[in-house]
Amino acid sequence: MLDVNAPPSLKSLAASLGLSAATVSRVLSGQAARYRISAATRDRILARAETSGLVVNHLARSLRLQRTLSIGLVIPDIANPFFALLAREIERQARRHGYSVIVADSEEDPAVEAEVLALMQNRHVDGLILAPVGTSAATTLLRALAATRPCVLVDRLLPQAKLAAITSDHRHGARLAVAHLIERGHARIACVQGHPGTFANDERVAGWRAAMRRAGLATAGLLFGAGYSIAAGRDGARALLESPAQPTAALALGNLLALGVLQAAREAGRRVPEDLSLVAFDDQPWAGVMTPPLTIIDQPIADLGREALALLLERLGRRDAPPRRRTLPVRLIERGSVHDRRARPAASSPTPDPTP
Amino acid sequence: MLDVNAPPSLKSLAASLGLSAATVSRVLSGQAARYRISAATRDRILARAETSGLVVNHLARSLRLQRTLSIGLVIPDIANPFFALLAREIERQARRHGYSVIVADSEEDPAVEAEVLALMQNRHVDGLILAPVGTSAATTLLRALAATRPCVLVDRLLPQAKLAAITSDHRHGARLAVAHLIERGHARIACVQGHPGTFANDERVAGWRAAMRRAGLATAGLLFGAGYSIAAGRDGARALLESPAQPTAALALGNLLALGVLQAAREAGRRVPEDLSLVAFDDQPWAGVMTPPLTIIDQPIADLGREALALLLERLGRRDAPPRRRTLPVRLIERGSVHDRRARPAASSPTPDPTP
DNA sequence: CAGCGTTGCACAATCGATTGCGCAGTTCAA
DNA sequence: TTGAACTGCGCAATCGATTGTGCAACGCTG
Repeated sequence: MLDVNAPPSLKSLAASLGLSAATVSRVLSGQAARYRISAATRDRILARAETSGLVVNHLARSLRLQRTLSIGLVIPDIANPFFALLAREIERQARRHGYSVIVADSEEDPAVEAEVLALMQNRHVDGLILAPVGTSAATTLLRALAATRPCVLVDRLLPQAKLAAITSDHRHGARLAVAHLIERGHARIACVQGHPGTFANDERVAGWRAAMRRAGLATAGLLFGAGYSIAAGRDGARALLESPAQPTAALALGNLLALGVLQAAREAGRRVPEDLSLVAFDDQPWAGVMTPPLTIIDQPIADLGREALALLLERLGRRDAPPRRRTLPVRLIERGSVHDRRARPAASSPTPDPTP
Repeated sequence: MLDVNAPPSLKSLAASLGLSAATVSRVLSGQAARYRISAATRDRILARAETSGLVVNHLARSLRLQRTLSIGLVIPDIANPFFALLAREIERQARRHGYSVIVADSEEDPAVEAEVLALMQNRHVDGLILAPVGTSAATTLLRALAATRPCVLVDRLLPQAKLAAITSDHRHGARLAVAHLIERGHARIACVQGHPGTFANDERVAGWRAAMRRAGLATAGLLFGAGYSIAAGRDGARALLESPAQPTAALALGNLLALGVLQAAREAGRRVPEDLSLVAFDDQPWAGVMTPPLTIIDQPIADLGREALALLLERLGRRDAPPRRRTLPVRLIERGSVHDRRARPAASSPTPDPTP
């Protein structure tokens, strides 16, 4: 009747040792001393647990302890390289700390987000890391979630919610990019945005506007695009290339958008960077291998992931810990997609071009 | 004492209705008729469940039913675009079917793989989708897992294990690529491989060898590389470019490898495709935007994911279902990274040609 | 009105681990 | 010899849902 191959449970091990499950449980959780279990019994249990490859039933444990040692990760698109990298780091860190990760893709859709948030609640995750879709949608559900367990926002803030959050300095990133372009003689600097209404996007747009205004440059008619896909980038860039404002440079607020811009430029027969300079957000393996290699505003993605998990663990440890916010610095990686208009109006060679 | 905000459980709802939890459970699971619950009681319960937003405790349910409605996904690198896309599709499909997904990254390391497989077992996933690291490692653990729940391999086979599996036709893909190159006058066709010992890689190498042999071409000294990273591709390509065999074309067995090859070629001052033609595996958004646009052997990644889940669900439904294997077709996407040596020995210019 | 069938639902065991409480058994001092 | 103090561990409740069994109460027939 007894399946010798069945993974031994705490219960069965106790029975085979002629002890109660209670005693075994206490020994395994290091409470032996506190409950005055004799050293002999303790060692007997420990030894047997070792040799039999005992695994305690995690479900039963979770039910009793009201903690599942799992966290939820809700992101808008797993296949987006940014979120893929983020997910990898979060999963690795979580595993190091004994947590498993349930991921769900909100598909950049508030309705789906609501659905997966409900799923997370249902699955009793101990904590949640979320890159929210909107700035205000689904907050009732999120509020309910956050009321019972720690939640950490990543990459995107929800201004109205008092949640821990970790983002990179999107606004400063845009300023860096604009400054870089202005220094090189650009004045008509367009912006190809991603998903309006999401924090990261709006911050970057705001940074772009602010930097332009401070330099006395106009932004009217220079904002294009809607969505983070290549197609959206291409469409935005087409409009940009035909716009009366005749931009000489563009900020692409996402790595896929940059690809779309390149595509559109190529189709229109414009050269990058000579006819259109480009600074894109988020470095990717391929960014440096493109022709031209892309000048990038780089976020420390792995750091974002690591910090998000750290913030979550902090609040998982002490439930009363205040929801902290951290902003991580970004940097500009200069490569070859920005043309220096000061030296040469628009001619000579591109690629290996470390400006004389 | 009673927290009005607490999510109503089956138990509390039963109490508030003056009924037993048993009755509520039966009504909610549609067993009302089978247990002769009166229509009045049934409707009363249903109505209350509706208005109170009842959520049954998933942990308790899982403990009792021995099913968690969750599946495990173990892949070697979430950030690899191929696996990211695969993960996205699997998660979406799983969600449609009421399953949540626990992902873990095996980091292309057998030891980590063993660790995360243990984690999956511990978390009582109902089924597992796995892209194994080696061809033989960790099989004891996997065997134990597979003994109690369905497992489906994806992208990579484990020849010795009798598991359901879904892969694309790697071997044929390599043959397609070689044929394409031979047709265009190439004879010294190198291969930059990924992680030797993994199924996909070895199949592709085998396909390359077979196609070369069939055409009467040698492969000796034409195999380079080890690992799926850009750096590995660059290192492999450097060796390739300096090799006495003087290849005119290369197969890159992974998308990141192709980037490495491009980088190495650029560093060495070789033009792609004039000096070195390139066919790479796995299409990616950026592949068509590169200079030159990459000619690609494309796997239907989303289909792989969908099929993997379908295979798993099939075996989740009927535990006695035989472990089936499916192979999905690949196709060649012709773009601009292959030079036709028949027409022009090696001169003239193709696309916008940066090198002076 | 006894006896039987039917209806409608509750009891209690179960899934495994956790934990407060307390019971036997031993030791030692008074 | 008795009670206190201590040692070593088990009992049983608990987490919440599921499910086989069974008990009342009702209606009906003879």
